[in-house]
Amino acid sequence: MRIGEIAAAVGLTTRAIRHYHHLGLLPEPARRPNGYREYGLRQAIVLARVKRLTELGLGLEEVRDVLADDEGRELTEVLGELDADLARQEADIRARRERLAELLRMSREGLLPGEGPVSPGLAELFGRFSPAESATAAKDLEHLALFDATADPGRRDRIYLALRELADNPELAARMRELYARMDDLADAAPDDPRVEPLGEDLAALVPDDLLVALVHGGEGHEDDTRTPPDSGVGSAFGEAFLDDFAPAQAAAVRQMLKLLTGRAGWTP
Amino acid sequence: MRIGEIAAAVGLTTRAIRHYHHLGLLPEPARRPNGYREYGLRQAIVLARVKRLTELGLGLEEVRDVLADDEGRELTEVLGELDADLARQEADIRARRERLAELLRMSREGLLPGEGPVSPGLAELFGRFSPAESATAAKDLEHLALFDATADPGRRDRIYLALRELADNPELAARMRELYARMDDLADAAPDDPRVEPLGEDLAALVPDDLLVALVHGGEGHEDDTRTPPDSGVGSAFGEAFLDDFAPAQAAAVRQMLKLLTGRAGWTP
DNA sequence: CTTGACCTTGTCGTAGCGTCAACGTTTCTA
DNA sequence: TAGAAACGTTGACGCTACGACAAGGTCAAG
Repeated sequence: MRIGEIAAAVGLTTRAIRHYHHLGLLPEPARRPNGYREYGLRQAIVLARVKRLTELGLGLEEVRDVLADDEGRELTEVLGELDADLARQEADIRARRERLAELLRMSREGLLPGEGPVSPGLAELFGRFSPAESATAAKDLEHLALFDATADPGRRDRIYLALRELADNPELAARMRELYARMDDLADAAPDDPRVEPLGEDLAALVPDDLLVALVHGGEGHEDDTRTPPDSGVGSAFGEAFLDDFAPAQAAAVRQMLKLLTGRAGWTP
Repeated sequence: MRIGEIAAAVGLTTRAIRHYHHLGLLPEPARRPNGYREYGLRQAIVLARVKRLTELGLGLEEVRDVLADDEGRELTEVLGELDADLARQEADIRARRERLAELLRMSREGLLPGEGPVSPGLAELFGRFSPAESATAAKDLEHLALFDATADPGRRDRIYLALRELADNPELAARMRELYARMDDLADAAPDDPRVEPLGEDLAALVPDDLLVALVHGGEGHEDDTRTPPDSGVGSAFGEAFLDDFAPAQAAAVRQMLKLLTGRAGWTP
């Protein structure tokens, strides 16, 4: 048989067979006078074995080992590893599909923010915050999304819990919307605008104690950050950059809030 | 922030971020006078989104589309495709794991032939045939394994069914072992050895009608092959090579058997 | 001044082949 | 008998999502 014939018979491509030769998986067969490779049934048998093994998911390197080893021991061992590997992959895929299912459900309900997929905890919050009615609120959601991806889960969940309580209180939620609006108004203001300081105070006043505790006592090791809702969450790793994301007057208000909050936490940065 | 800082903050490597720049996933940020890239919170937000999307399993190309498209429609669509893709992968993995479980079970029972993994149908047959007690039997099993990998499932199952009946009949099985032994004896004989012709006749006599029908009337399209148990199965695609796999006198016996069988099938090759 | 920890661009490697390219051989057909 | 179709040969690049170098420039501390 020539290479094309054996390839068709076994169900492989000629390219694959030559590749196996190259890797030493199958020795080069004898050549005809014209240089063509000449195959017999023996090679077909080996190729069929290779095919079965690769279809199971073994790498070509492992297939070579199994073929060379020539005794069932190595094979059993490799198959065991392979199964463990496949089990991991399967679990991984399932986890991703669960997240996907959730996202698709949100998408069908029209709840998926332009910002894209988020964690379940954050997804809950999205419903309660006002989406896209305030530029500051929108920015805040982005900050939350960033926080969501970077903070450690324990701290994150504690903060979400406190935030949910805040957002579930109609009175406080209304107040929050008002403060978002006042932040919006400062978009083009100067940093020494007279509205800055009272806004900072009102922002700080909105932060309940449990949220403050969650924010300050979040990580387990060292503490060198604070943050604030609205505009909560992003901080530890971002510090300066976080404030730079606001217009000057807005940043001043946030700074003012931070000062008051660190004071309340009995703290000197 | 410099690249190392934002990388650590978001949970990526610097190499990954530069890669994203290269692919146009994230625009190159402004540079400091020394050439270092300077990042702000905006980039961190985008990177966090990229990270979430890739963790879901999207390719970078798709992530780029989603980011560029900037509206939820494309995202939903891509997520749908992704889920379908993951579903396929999951089913694929599960199928492989089922086959693996079967193989591992056989392996634990010591039933796994050195020949390696096979299909369930063939695995059943392996138990009834005598393993490694005859060189011809061993060769026959290899032929079966090759047949197993190449024949179409319908034909294959019909032939297995007939073979199982044959192997389950103690009388016929004993006769088969005897014929294997007589084949073994011909390993070094000349093709005109007087034992060849009677062996061919006895081989043909062992093939029951239902097996012959399964062999001849196997494929659905055209028919141009025959094969024979013992030494059954491999044929359609291998013809000449199949006979070449035997010693000359053995090949002569098989050829004799084939002639008788084609005669019985009312047939002229 | 040196050391070490950053940053820069660029290139190679990964798994398992698909897909040209550029060329010779065999076989079928007009 | 010539030409085309269909084989074969070796060799090289492409794909994914980066990791791991190399060979250098920048910057802060000891």
